[in-house]
Amino acid sequence: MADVITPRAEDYAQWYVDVVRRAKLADYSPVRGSMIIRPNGFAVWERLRDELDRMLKDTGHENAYFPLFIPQSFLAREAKHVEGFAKECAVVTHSRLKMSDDGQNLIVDPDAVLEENLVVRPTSETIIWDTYSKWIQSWRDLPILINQWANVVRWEMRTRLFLRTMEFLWQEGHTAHATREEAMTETRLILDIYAHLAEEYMAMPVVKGIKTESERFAGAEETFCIEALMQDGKALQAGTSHFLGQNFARAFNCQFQNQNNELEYVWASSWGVSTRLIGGLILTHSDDQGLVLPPKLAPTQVVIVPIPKKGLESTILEAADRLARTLKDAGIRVKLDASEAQRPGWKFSEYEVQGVPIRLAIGARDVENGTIEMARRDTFEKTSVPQAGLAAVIRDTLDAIQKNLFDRALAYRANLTTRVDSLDEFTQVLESKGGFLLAHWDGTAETEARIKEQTKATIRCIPLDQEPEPGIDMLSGKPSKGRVLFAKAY
RNA sequence: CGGGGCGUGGCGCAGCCCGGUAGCGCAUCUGGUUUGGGACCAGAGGGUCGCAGGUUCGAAUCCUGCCGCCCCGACCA
Repeated sequence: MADVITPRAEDYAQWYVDVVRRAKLADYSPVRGSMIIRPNGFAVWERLRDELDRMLKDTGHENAYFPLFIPQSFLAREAKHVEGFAKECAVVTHSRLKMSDDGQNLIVDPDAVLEENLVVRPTSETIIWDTYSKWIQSWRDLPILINQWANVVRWEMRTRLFLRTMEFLWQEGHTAHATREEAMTETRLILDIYAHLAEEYMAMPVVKGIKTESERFAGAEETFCIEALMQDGKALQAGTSHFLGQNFARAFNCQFQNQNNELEYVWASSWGVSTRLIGGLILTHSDDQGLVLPPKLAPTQVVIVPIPKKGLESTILEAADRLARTLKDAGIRVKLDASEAQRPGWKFSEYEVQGVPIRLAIGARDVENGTIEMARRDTFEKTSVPQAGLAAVIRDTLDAIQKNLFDRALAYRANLTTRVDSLDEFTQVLESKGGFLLAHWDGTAETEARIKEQTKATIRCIPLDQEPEPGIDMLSGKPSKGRVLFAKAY
């Protein structure tokens, strides 16, 4: 199989933006740091959303919607939560504009100041737990398994298309449970669902793990995450699932009477994935020709390009149309581009740039031979296949592409995952090839901070699926229970 | 907020040093020939040169102030 084509590291940021813009996924908006998601980009989001939504519903979750504006006082209720989000909030203070006295400028009407500031949600825990406190009285009211698809705003200093924008789309789940165990089981279930979404649909291998205290979600007792490795050797946090303990229940006085007739605080989880996943998808699979989409998430899986020939236009088009219908009937997302606005060569390039997994080209030669030319986006391999039985070949090829993308991303990650035992080695590997570094850590925030300061690498997570391995912290020399995953992160 | 860079048709840029009334590529439109990997020929439309002052007979170009954007750092799904 072809190697992943990795752009030179110093051009990586530019390459990324080029892929996004050329594939018509998104543009920056006139507002600094926020993004216009174009139809091509939104279609990918819809695919991700639909698959995740289905998995959530299959596991008993329901969708609901909570308001965009949160009273400022709500945010103040959970101490760690405020601390974490205070520095990145958009705040609404007035309800009206008016023309200035000289009639020249539109200004904020000083008379329209709000009694209480409203914060544009950076996340919805507070408003949701305020609501849950009204919904929950008895153990019979539990569990509550609610998800919402929404937008949130975080006033970030530096932004990048999809990976970090001021406003982003996501889903946020907020569950309420009668016991610690049940809330923890939910937290872990969601982590597994996220890992499944990443690996089976996005073809993006992830490491499941636990965040250290300093990387933990503001207000959580434990944060679980999936971490992926991008082609430039940097890590991307692709999703998080938080065990909130009783922190938010206490902050919002949400109690229930249990089966022993005792009053108890509700146990909670919250979890989310965002449009950042699209950034992850791009940074995992795309190459110098543009976007590469895994078949399961490609809005268009197969594009058919007719090659016109004088006098045979309608014959060729009829054959193309018939094959398109066959594929559609077989449940394949197919697009026939019979537009006369562009020439075939132009279309070939365009669909490559847009990441369509399979391209079929049919011309006079194929009509005569009963064949069609099939080209794979992942390997650029071209083959001539019989029109008879096409659907089965396409289905197999889509599966093969999906598998190949995952396999090569996994191989890539394996190459860029290094076990290191000294700080020298750590620094040297980090600078020469980057990637994931598995190293021992004494478990203290001090050591973690010092390593970050010295190397820019952070602990991405303490991986869940690994054998305990006693060792010695490379910086402090203190004992360590096992290796943790370091990397430079997005 | 600190360090660097840049603002010129829709996009990407040249022109600025050395002042003379705006040009290139792509895109767009029209007509024609084409069509198995981003066609070719001919023609056309489109710009208060970021904003405001100043110097000058004359400013995209020189001077002053302001605004905006991008990259690097602190923040971060």
